[in-house]
Amino acid sequence: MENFSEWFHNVLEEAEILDSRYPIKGMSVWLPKGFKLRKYITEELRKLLDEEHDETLFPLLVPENELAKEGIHVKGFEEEVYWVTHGGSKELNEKLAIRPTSETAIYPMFALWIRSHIDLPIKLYQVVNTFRYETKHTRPLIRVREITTFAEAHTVHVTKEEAEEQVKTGIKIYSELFDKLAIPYIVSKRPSWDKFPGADYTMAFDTFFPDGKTLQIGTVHNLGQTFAKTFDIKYETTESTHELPYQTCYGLSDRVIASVIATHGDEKGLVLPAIVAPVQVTIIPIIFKDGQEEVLSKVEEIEKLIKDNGFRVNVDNRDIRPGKKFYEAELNGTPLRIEIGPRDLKENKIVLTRRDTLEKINVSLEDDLIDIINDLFEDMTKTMKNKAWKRLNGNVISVETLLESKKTIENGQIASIKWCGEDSCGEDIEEETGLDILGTQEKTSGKCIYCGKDAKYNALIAKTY
RNA sequence: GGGACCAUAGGGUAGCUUGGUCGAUCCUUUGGGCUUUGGGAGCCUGAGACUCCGGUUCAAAUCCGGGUGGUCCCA
Repeated sequence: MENFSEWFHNVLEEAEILDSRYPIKGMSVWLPKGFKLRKYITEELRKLLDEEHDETLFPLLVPENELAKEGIHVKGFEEEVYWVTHGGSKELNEKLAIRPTSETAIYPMFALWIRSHIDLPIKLYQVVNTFRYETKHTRPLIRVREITTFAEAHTVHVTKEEAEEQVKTGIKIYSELFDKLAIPYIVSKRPSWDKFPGADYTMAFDTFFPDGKTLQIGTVHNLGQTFAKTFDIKYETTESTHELPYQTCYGLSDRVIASVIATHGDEKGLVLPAIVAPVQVTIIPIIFKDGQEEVLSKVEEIEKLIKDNGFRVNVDNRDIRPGKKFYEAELNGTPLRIEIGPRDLKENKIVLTRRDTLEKINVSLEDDLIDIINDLFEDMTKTMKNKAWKRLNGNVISVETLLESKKTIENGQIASIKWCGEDSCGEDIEEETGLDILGTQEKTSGKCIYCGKDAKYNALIAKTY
């Protein structure tokens, strides 16, 4: 895959994930196959969130005065907001913003809902589309003007400690999701100039793309009391005083889907973890004029068996050559392919092919096929995960000098440096290298790579999307 | 934020320099028909394009201006 950009663009189109020819910049159409992939990914996320959050749905439009309330927040988004200014030909009294994110839609309602400490904590989420007028070059799923799959959670707590704890929970939930999807990630604390507008601090997930750039795939923000103050969210304590609660919010987007595609795909097309594959098993009958009844009845029998055990199975009955079906199944990332033909039946077996390694496995008709499929899916996800993590870990390089870090990044890798943690120093580093400090990780000792003062953290520098 | 390049069937392209030969090339795709089917089938017969708006000209896919969309580089 020497040209990732081109590969990504092609695979989205050829595997019918989405059609980016929609006549508005940065907006694409989810095609049936892509929509299913998206659906299964969001279902996995919902399962995780539903354990302690409630799903809700807030309106798309935000009145101008609400959007404008939180100064720092609005400043972070104002150049990217789409506005609704007219109803028909009549100009609206108050402009309506199309949400770029939903804090300003949700928090005025929190102010109404929260009266007492008994109402807390609140933990809810929604999966919606949001709009941002991107002026940079857009890219399907990665930088878009309509984020079609914005899964945002918002929580409110009595104590600062609880909010801190919630940040950890958010990180845990996202880690679990990425583990299921076999996506490797780095969690770091964003530098202060790169945090969510209005947040106290931002924890971020970045993954590593095949072209050597990192992609932010999730963020968890500790909002402190900033928004509570702005939106006048207060609760009554046991002592009948009124206090500001602490808030967090965290979100994922279409970029998670981009990562599943980019992380595992190969020159033949998509490679998908079985858990989210639109079709998990495709059965390809090999039909000749003679003996097709036998083959077709065996195909039907095996299809029923697999289906009854809860797998998404498809029989490719089309009147085209098998070879073409093989290529298509590979392009679509179908985890498991089963070939059934007269030759196999004579030998009392069927042939399985796993998508990740393309290894062919002969399975006797006497064996327990379902057990084998379950084991294979588990092993495939594990194999994909190991491979992806190995690539990420192998590309994080500890460096001692700025020059080395530049070389590392030019080499398509991520540099780990020691950093003092001072804003001015960090911004100088970014200025000088033209690169981004992703964020800081564990505390460290030694000297800052740039200013030479005592280093406080390990920080990561990379070329980012 | 600044700059460069690009736009021809569903996808990929030739033609553009030097306007007329274009009633537009080739591959892929695609409708119908027959023969086929263990890694992208073959034959027959059909279908499908000059990004949009304006300008120059006897004449524009080709030249000029703008819009829209795309790609890339620098900050």
